[in-house]
Order: sequence, then C-alpha cells, then structure tokens
Amino acid sequence: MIEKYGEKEEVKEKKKLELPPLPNAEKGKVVMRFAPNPNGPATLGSARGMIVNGEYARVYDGKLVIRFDDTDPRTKRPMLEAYDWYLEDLEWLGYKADEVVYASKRIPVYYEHVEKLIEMGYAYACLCKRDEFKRYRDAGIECPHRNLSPEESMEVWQQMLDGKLEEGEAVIRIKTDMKHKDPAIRDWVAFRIIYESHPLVGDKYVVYPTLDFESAIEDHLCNITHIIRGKDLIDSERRQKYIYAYFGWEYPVTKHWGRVKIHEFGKLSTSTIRKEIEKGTFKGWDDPRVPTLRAIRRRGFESEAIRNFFLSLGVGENDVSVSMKNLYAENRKIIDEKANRYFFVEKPVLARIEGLETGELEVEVELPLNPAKGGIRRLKASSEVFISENDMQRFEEGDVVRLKEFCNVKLVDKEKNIFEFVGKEMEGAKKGKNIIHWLPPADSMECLVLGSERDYYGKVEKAVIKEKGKVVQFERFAFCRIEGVFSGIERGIGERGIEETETGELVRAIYTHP
RNA sequence: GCUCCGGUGGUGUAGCCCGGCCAAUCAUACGGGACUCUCGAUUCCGUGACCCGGGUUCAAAUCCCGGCCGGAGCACCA
Repeated sequence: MIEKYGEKEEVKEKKKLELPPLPNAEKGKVVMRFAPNPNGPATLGSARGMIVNGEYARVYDGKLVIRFDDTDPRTKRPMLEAYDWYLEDLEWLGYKADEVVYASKRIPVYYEHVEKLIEMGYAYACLCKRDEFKRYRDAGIECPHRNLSPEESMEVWQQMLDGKLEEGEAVIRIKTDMKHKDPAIRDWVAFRIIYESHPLVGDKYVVYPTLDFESAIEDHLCNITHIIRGKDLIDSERRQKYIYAYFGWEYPVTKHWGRVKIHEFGKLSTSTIRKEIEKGTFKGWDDPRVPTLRAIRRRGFESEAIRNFFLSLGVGENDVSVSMKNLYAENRKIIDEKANRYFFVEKPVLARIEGLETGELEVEVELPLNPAKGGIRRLKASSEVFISENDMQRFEEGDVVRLKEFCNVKLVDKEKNIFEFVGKEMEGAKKGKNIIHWLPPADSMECLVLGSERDYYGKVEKAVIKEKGKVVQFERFAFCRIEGVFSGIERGIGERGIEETETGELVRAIYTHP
C-alpha cells in the first residue's frame, strides 16, 4: 500500500510542468510584470500573460507587478470595472501582485522624462500632419521639425499641455534614425493630444503618452528584470532601446511568444464580444459562450487546469492553434474525482413501467454519489420515470434496457412509452448503451443547462441543489456547474431559444465540458 | 513593398545555443482490447513528425546558404 502510494507520487512529480529557465535570472531578484490594458475583462489570452509572468516570479522568488497600460482614453478606452476584474482573475489563477501600477495615474512622471529628453535634444515636437510624416518616414528623410532647438520644442510642448493646440496638430517624437532599415523604428511618437475624458482620471490631462513611451519608462522605474509578452510587441523593444540608451539605462531581458488561437472561439475579439453583448446576443462578459476568464470560471474550470494548459504551451515564438479539448482534458483530471454524480435527463419523456409489485415500489434506489470518495444518493422507485428522448429513440419494441441500479425493463409500446418490468437483477441487460439514467417525477425538478454551443433543457435530481456553486457530473451527459435555483425571469428560459413551459423554480447549471 | 520572427506526428510540446547517446520526448487526439451498473475515470496495445534543396562534417532535427510556407510590425492602438 505504502509502496503503491510512493509510486503514484513519483509519477505526479514527473508530470509537473515547468517553464524553461529564464536567462540571467537570479533567485530573489527577478521582477516580472503583467501589463494589460483594461479595455475589457481578461480573456484566456490574458491568462497566458498572468500565468507565465506569475510563474516565473514565483519560481525565482521574485516580484510580480501588474501594470495597467491605460494611456488611450479613446481608441482603447479602459473599462472602469475591468481594473478590479483583472486583479480578481489574477488572484483566482493563484498569483499575487506585489505591486499595482496605474499608468494613467502617473502621467506627470512621463512628462518629466520626456522633458528631459527634449532638453537633451533626443525628442522633439513634430508639427507634421500624419500623412506628411509618413512620407518622410517611408523615404527615410528627416522632417523639418526634427532640428527644432530644445527651446522651440519645449514651447510647443507647453502649448500642447495648455490645450492650445488641436488634436493632431503636434506630437512629441523620439529621435531614432530616419534611415533605420526598419521603417517601424523611425522617429516614433511618444505623446499625442487627446481631448477625451479618461475613465480613471477624468479631464485632468489632454496629452497622453503612447504605450511605447509609457512602458519604456515604467519598466525601468519598476525595476523590471524580465519582460515576457506577445510578439506583436517585438518592435517595442527596438524602439524603446533608444530611450534606454539616452538615459543610460539597461533594458530588461525580453522573450516573446506567438499568437494563440483557440479553435472553439475563432476570431472573437474583445471589441466583437462587446458589440454582441450590446446587441443582446451574449448575456454579459461571463456568458459561457465567451472566452473571458470570468466566463471560464463560471463554467466551473479549475484555475489549476488553466495553468497547466498554458504551461504546456510553453513560451515559443511560433503561433499556436489549439483546441479547448486540451483544456477539457486538463480540467477533467482535476474535477473527475471531486465531482459528485447526478442524473440529468435531457428532453425528458415520461415512461410507464407495468408489472412492478407494490413491494418493489416502496424502496429507495441507492446510487453511488462519487466513485472516488464513495457515498450514496437515493431515488424513489417509481412506476413512472423520466428518461431521455435521446435514449428512447434508439430503442425498439422488445429491447431490454437497464434503468441504472433500479431494474431491467422491456419496451412494449414505443408509441406510448410503455415498458414492462423484467427483474431487479442486472443479468439480461446488455452493458454499455443499454444502461440508462432515469428519474422519478417525485425527485426531479426542472433544469436548464447553459452551454457554450447550445443550451439543454430537462429534469434533474432535486438533490443537486445542495451542490450550488460546485461542479457535478451529470452521468452520461457532461460535467456541469450548478448555479442555483431560480424562478421568474432569472430562469433564463425563453431568452435563449428554449421554449418556456412552466413558470416554477428551476435549477440552472452551466455546461463545463464533456 | 520594407523589416523582423518562426517552421518537429492531427494538435501542442521536448531536443536546436554546446552536432554523435534522437530509427526523436511527453501530453492530447485518433484506432483497438480490458475494466466499470455513466457516453466519465482507470488500464493495456497501436497509428503518427524533424518544410524542401544544397553545403560543412566521419557524423546534422541540431551549424551555413538558398527556396517555400506561416506569422508579426511598418498607427498621433494596446
């Protein structure tokens, strides 16, 4: 017994997922960061950033800072609630932020830095129109404003701050190299004028830094040692290194990962989700059809599964296209032994069993509650039971089927759903698909299961109401998370394509995965 | 078009830096058997990959060159 246990432990140890070592990482000195823009809630994609950065901070006994790069109140307008949602999600995934930074609250700091750069002649006020500058850039020619004296640039900068200029009239550019072979690097924009109230800081500022500038300054100020992010930001490094050189700072070690595409969610972006929510297609940011962490959590996924899923993806620079099935497999490993078992009869039909003796009707049928932990649950024996139409269709008259743990019955009239009692013992019934789940009307209640592809309606054991908030397995159906008992409009029926039948109470559950 | 980056089974991933121990790891998927009063779990077996072409070398998934394919950036977005 002890030996066996030891073996098991060893196997578990082996399976433990690990990230590759971080270059130049010293235990206790690593500072990682996760830098989202809260223009919507965290998605599965954000989870990768939280997990990889959080994990490195953890294994190196380092620090994790979460920084909100919320410097565009218009195009990527932050969402007020999302700030805290990010913090919650991070915590749910098992990581704690040692420091929380809000870029929009630190704008004066960026002002100071750019002013220094202007004074040193490394940044200048550019009055070119957008298209005008694009032509200079593509041709590799310096624009006329590049040689403005620091004093002249400062004057324009002051006018920008004072709100004396229109949007687009002037920007601050960082001097790089107008002949740089990569046009993306040439004299990039550090500040622009935006007349728009910011959700967090209101109308306090009209000049906002771009991500490249803000994050360059903050990474240094926060003492970030390693940056791991998507490869869409790979150019940032080449741009920001100019600033680092001007200030004599050392650029953190960087690593970039490729794009993750999850088959099941296709091209659902934050902005399309928002649109669909506004249109009413999705019920909210935690609608089970949406790839947000809130929705994933509501569906009953364990954070440990999400973590393993992303660790298995590694930090490679190539793009990956992966299926939710992998996540299901990870989650199943964790919840299979935790989840209690119940019967949920989808599309119930009431079947009548003839020939049951009174004695056989006075008993309660015992069913295993949990194959790993043991325990039993009870259902009343009954001469009328709900079975699923999905099962009913498959049977022919004369077939003997097993009502799991209850009795064997023979179908005698398929039209009227009439069965005949055969016996209590197993023998005579074929194993496999002929063992079906069932429910006595007295022990059942209405149930709606909200799924990611479609919803399911049926009857469930009354006893599941004890499982509120937990994931259970509806035998021969799927793992589901029980949300609770609802009535009235809370029921959710009728809104999602399932016909309203009754108006009483029902159990609402969320489909986790098969 | 310009600039970067990447290409290992169906899907991910290890190995590549420091060539041989790689007829290539692990997971998942798939096929089949066992077990189980769930279509879940467990268990056993099986299928299946180094993008192509040159070069260097006694030896290349690993180094070099060329091609092909894929991706990202070229915003007063993040």
